[in-house]
Amino acid sequence: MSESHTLGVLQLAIMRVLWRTGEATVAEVHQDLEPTRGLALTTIATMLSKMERKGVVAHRTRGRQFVYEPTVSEADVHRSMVSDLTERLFDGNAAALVNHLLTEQEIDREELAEIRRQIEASTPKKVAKKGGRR
Amino acid sequence: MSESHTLGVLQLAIMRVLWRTGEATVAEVHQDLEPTRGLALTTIATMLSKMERKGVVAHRTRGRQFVYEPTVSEADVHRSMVSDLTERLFDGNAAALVNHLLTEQEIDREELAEIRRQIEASTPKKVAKKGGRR
DNA sequence: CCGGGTTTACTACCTCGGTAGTATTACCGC
DNA sequence: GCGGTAATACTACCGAGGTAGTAAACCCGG
Repeated sequence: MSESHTLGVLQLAIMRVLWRTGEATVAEVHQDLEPTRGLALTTIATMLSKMERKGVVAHRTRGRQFVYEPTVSEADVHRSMVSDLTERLFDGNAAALVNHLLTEQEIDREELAEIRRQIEASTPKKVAKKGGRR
Repeated sequence: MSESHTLGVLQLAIMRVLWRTGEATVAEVHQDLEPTRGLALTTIATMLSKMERKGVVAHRTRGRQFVYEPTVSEADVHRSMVSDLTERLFDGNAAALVNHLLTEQEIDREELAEIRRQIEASTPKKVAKKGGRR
């Protein structure tokens, strides 16, 4: 569980296809990504097997082709990668990350407003819900 | 500038020493990191030259030794790496990252309170909509 | 003046992400 | 049955981070 699923750029692109479609063959993933990234079909195939070894996707056979599906959720990956960075840069302190975002990063007022809204929403005056986190 | 200074774990550890001390010899960096990470002196030396090629540190000579100093600030590196991740995972939307932190990541109330404080601090109270500022 | 220690230079490996060519296999239509 | 094609398997490379051994240079104390 949560084996620190840190993915590269291409891996993320592939995962996004799988997350969106549920499952897909190599050719389908390729069709999806080729227009924007111009990759060879074998590149996708190679990457998918590497990702399978890594444990983030699994495949079954349908006729002659492999049908891949994700074995980790997008939220899992986000969690892994965000906490990885938070660990690396801010000693695990998420507040420090937010602080950095607020003070050091250029955030347009659009986003700032959005953030403020979220903070308010997630401030239940009384934090008690800590049950179903797996 | 801001050539996307993405650093690895060891590189960050080394940078932290340099940021803290202003400058340091290979031996000094080694002394600092060795106890916790148990690395060979040559590992530090090798890494430092790789980092120099990469442009994040520079050295001058003092007697027989190299004195290294950082050429990028901690804030620069944080900016690079945070926006890199924000780009990769949230399509560049910082608010989405905060949202993730708030909803998906386990944040203890300590940090949450801290975050709320920061938000309030960075909320100019009045900039409601078209204030005309900036 | 010489040997040993200090310091950097060079070289080597390993892993991973990324990229792709080539080989092999298996099926499908004729 | 055979050829061609579609699909995967295998192999190869590159760059970067990480790790370190060995070589070479050089300085210092006896």
